[in-house]
Amino acid sequence: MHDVAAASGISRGTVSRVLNGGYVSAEARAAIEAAIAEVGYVPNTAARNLVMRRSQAVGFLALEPHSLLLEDPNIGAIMLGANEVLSVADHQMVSLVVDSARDTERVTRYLSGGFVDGAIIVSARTHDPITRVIAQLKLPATFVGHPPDLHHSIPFVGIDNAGSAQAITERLAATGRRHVGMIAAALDRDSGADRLTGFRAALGARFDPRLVAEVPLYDYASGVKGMRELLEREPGIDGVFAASDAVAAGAMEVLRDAGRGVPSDVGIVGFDDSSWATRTQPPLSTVHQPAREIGRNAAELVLRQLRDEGPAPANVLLPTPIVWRASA
Amino acid sequence: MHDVAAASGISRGTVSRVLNGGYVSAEARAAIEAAIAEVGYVPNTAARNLVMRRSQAVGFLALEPHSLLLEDPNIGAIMLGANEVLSVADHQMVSLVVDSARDTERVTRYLSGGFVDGAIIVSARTHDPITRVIAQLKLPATFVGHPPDLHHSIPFVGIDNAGSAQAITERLAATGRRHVGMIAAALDRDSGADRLTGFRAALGARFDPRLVAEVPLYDYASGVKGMRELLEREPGIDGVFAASDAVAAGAMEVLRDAGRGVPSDVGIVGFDDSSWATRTQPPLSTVHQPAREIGRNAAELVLRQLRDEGPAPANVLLPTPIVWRASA
DNA sequence: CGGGGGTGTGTGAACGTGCACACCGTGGCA
DNA sequence: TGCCACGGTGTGCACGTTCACACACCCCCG
Repeated sequence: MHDVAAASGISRGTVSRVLNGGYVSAEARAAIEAAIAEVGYVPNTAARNLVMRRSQAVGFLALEPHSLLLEDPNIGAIMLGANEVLSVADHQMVSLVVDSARDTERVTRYLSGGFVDGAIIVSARTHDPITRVIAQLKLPATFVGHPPDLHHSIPFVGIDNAGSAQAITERLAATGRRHVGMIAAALDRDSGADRLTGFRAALGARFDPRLVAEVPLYDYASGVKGMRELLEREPGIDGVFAASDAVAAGAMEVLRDAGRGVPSDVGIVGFDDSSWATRTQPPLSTVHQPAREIGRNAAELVLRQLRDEGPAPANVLLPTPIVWRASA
Repeated sequence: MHDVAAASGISRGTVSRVLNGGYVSAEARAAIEAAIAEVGYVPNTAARNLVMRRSQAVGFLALEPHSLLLEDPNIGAIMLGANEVLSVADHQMVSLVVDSARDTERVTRYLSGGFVDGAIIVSARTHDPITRVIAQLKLPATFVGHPPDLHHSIPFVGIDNAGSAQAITERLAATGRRHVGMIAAALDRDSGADRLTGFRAALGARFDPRLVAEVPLYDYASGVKGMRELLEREPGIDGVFAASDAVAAGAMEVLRDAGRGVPSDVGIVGFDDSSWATRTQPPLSTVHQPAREIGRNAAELVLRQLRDEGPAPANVLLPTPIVWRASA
C-alpha cells in the first residue's frame, strides 16, 4: 500500500479510502487505481485482520472426521449449505479436519489465533477439548446435530430425532405389520439414542425389546449385522425401522439373500434420505434430513452472533418430512 | 504479550523468547509462564503471520464442489492423506469450497491475502481463474488428479489412468470374454478420456466402438443408463469395464434385473476401489486408487516448495494395483 | 467579511508479534 | 589488567493495514 501511495504520489490514507470507501476525488481515485495496477498490489488481508480484529472467516469443524468425512452422506450437503449463506454475507468458510491429538492442538491454536471470527461444529462431544476452548474464547459458534448439554452459551441446530423416528415408525406400523423391529445404531450419540426413544414411543405397549438389534455405526455393514440378528431372533419379523439409510441398505441385502420380499414380506424404512435411499431396490421410505438447510441455519446462527443481534440466539429444530417410497 | 510482560515485570522480548526458544533464565521463564496463565494469554497468530510473512497454513481447494463433495468417494480420503503429512509438518490444512462466482472471487482474495502459504488443488481446469491467480501469485501449489497442460510451474500428483485401464481390461479379457464393452464416463475430463484410451489399447484389434457407452458422470445413475445401452446394442455382451465403481454398481443392478449372472454371464470390473466395491454383490474387481497416498504426496510436494528444496519438484504418478475380487 | 459545514487529503498512532541490535555482567585467558 | 565470548535481557523497528484527527479548501449564508 505504501508503494501504491508512492507511485501515485498520494498518501496511504487516501489509498485506504479508495479501497474501503470514503471521500475521494475522481482524479485521485484514477491515479491510485492506475498505481495499483502498475505495482500489482494485492491487499494483505492478514494485516487488515490485525487492525480490524476480525477475519471475515468462519471455521467449519467436523469432529470424528474419519467416519464423517468418508461415510456420512450429509456432511457435504451441510458444508455446502453453510457456505451458501456465509458466501452471501461475504464470509470465507474454512473447513478444518481434526483427526488426531496433534490436530486438536493445532486447530485450537488456529481458532484462538484470530484466523476465524466464528465456528460451526459438527457432532462435537461435550467433553471435547476444542469445544472447551471455543467456549472459553467466547468465539461465536453453533453446534450441528447434537444438542450438547453443557455450554448453554452455544446454540445448536438439529432435527427432532425422537419425533421423526416416532412418526415414521407409526406409519410403518400402520401398514399392518405385526412384528416391527429396529436396527438401532450409534446409541452412544444423542441422535442414535433419540431414534430408539421415538421408535419405542410409537409402538407403546406393542414394543418388544427383543426386536431391537443394537449396532455400533450408521453404516451398511452394521445394517447387515443387525438384520441377521433380528431374523434369527424373530423369523416372523415383518417391519424394520433402520436407524439410517445405509443401515437399511445393508438390511435389505440380508433380506434379499434370505428370500424375503420387500415390502411384501417385510416393510422397511430408513433415516436420512441420503443417496442410498434411491439406490436401493425398491427405493426406500425414509425420514428426510434437510442437510443443506441445517448448514444454512448453522451459518445463520453464527452470523447473527457476529452481528451481535440481541442476546444468545435460540436453538433451531428443523422439520423432517417423511418421504414415502416403495420399501414400506 | 504486552500484558504478560507487564504482569511479570519482564520485557516483551523475553516473553517472545520463552515462546519461541532462545536464551532465557529459569526464573524469568517461570515468572513469565505464571503471568501467561494469570493473564490467560493466547498468542495472536494473525500478528505473527504479518511479521513472519507466512501462516503455517495450506489451502485445500476442491473445484467442481457439487459433484466432488457430495459424490466423489475419494475426496475425503485425499483430504485425510494431505492433512496427515501437513499435520506432521505442523501446518494447518484449510479446505475451501468454491461453489459460485462469488466464491471464486472471495477465495481469490483469501489466497492472496496471506492466509495460506500454499495450496492443493483438486480437479482444476486450466482455464480456471483461481488457477491463474495462484500461478500469478507464485503461491506454492500442487494439482491433484488432472495434469493441467498449462502452468508448468505447478506440479501435479495423479495416477496413470490409461495404463491402469489397459491393465484391468487385459485381465478381464483374459478370463475368456468375447464381447468386452465399456461404460465410459466423464470424457470431458482427462481421467475419463484416458480410461477409454487404455481400454482401447488393451483390446487392440478386438476393439469395437459399438460396445462403448458414453455417459456424463462417474455415478450410479450413469452406470444404469450405460448398461442398458450396452445390453440393447449387444445382448451377447459378456464383459464390462465400468469407468468407476459407482458406475459398475449401477450396471450390476441392470444386469441383475435382466437376469444376467455376475460373473457367470457377464464379468464386470470397475475403477477406484471405493466403498462401492465391497458393497456390490458379488464384490467388485477394480483398480485401487490410492486416494490417501495421493493426498499425502500432494501435501509433500507443497511442503517441498515451501522449504524451497531445489528447483520445481517433479510430478508424481502413483501405482494403482488391481484388486481382484469376485465380479470378474 | 467572517464563520460554519461539507469535501478531500495527509499524518501519526495503533494492532500484536518477531527480530536485529545494543547492552550488561561474568568468567576465562593471555 | 584488558579483551573477548557468552548467557541473558531490554528496546526500537518493521510487517500492512485502519482509523481518528488535523488540516486545507471551497461554497454558502448571515
